[in-house]
Amino acid sequence: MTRQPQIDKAELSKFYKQMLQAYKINHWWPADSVLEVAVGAILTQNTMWKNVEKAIKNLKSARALTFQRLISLPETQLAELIHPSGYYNIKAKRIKSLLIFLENTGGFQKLRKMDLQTARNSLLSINGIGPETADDILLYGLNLPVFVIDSYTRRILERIDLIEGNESYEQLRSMLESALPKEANIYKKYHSVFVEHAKQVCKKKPICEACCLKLDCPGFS
DNA sequence: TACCAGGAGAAAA
DNA sequence: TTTTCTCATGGT
Repeated sequence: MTRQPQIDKAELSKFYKQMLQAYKINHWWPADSVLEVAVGAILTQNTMWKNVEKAIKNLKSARALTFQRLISLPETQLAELIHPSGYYNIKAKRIKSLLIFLENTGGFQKLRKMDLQTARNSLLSINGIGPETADDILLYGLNLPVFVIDSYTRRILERIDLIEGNESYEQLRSMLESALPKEANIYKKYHSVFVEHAKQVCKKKPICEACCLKLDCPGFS
């Protein structure tokens, strides 16, 4: 039997505390409803959040960010509204797939009542909803304890030497969830820290000295 | 001008 | 089973 890789809990906690001192961490996922989280999660696939904001603004201006309005909106019109987020045709299809799923299965309320694994598998069965998008919806939309692994999280964990970098999505999720108390709010806080830190430092490989990410870097002491 | 961003799925190897 | 390609706008 192969042993699951683990994250050094002490180093993870140390990093988290340092980041809390370094940055003002916000709640981070700005949305007025579960539906808005879910739509935003699809729109942000491989896309900068600034462009997602433009698309969300268009949807709100058109008063289209409600379940009934969105599901009755023709796909071409939806694509037009979300145009600034890029991949607008494919994302319009994905949003429609999600809406049809919700309509057929009883909506987010029904999803919330399922056990976590069943809810996650249900979301993953929707075309266009992969692990990260499903986990965004579960954690930020439904407040369920699932750690979201995005490219920010992976990049930062790799840079501070807490992971190898070749772990699968599910491996990383399991590693983080095992290292932390199983609470949605804690997962959100840690995730926010990864996102904030990733936004502050350069993406160069190897990292330039000016944005050394090591825990013992004088810049963070 | 070229490259990249808070992915996912289909097609090709 | 693993790798590569496609979807696309907007910022740097």
